Amino acid sequence: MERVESIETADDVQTEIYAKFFHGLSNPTRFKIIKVLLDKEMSVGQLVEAIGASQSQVSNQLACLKWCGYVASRQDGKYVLYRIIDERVRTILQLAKEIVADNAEHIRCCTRM
Amino acid sequence: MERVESIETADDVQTEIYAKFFHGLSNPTRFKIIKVLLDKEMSVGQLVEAIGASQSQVSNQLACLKWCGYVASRQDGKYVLYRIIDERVRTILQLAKEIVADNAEHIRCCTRM
DNA sequence: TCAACATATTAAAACATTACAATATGTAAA
DNA sequence: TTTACATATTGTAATGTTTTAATATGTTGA
Repeated sequence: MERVESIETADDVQTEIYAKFFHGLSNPTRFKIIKVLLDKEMSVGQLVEAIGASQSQVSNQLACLKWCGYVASRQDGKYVLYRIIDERVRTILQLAKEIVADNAEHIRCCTRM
Repeated sequence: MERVESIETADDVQTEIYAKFFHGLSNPTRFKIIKVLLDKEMSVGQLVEAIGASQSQVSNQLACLKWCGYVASRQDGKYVLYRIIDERVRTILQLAKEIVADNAEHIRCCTRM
């Protein structure tokens, strides 16, 4: 009949999932990848070109985005093409754009995170 | 007529702002604060209670959220009450909920970030 | 098969964030 | 003003993330 101190509630688990979901959008490289992929399916090489990050960086972040359900990939000859799985991400970005528009300078200057 | 290698483009600046914006939602404590504040204005003490994090933890994250334009505060007697500035955050959370619903398990297991 | 190219993986260093504990500041009531 | 309570700030240790460079794997066409 023991009880451990730190049992995670279902709510905590939910919260962690959401936090992780947003974490996907909280890194400049990942954000750029998502934004670019919203326009069209692209190979890793094209992404490297478009984003200006190193191949391993892009590849690593893609793995992360894929694992977290943002993107999917398919082999196409010697290329691997990535695409956004869920179009609703576009809506989130659009909303963020609107909100940020009123607070851009404030957010940019934030040094606490 | 020199040119520095790493001049930040306007686009990069934009990207960083968005990344930072989402960073606000990418931490469990901050996420909980925002979620709870969407229901009603609350004092720091009430938030500590509601969220189950330490006072300094909550206070610090509130400072971050305030600085980044998510919340505003007002003094009310010996309490400081915090509230969400922009209701549109609610919509973002709702959308995230829908998207995550299809990928929850996947996201939860993500170990790459 | 081998060579050439595309992508993925990995380990380690560099860097950023968070948690914690202690302390400071602010506010109100006595 | 002093006391008690509420909130903010700060330094530091603990953690987590990102970058980099090196290497591995996979694919195609010669």
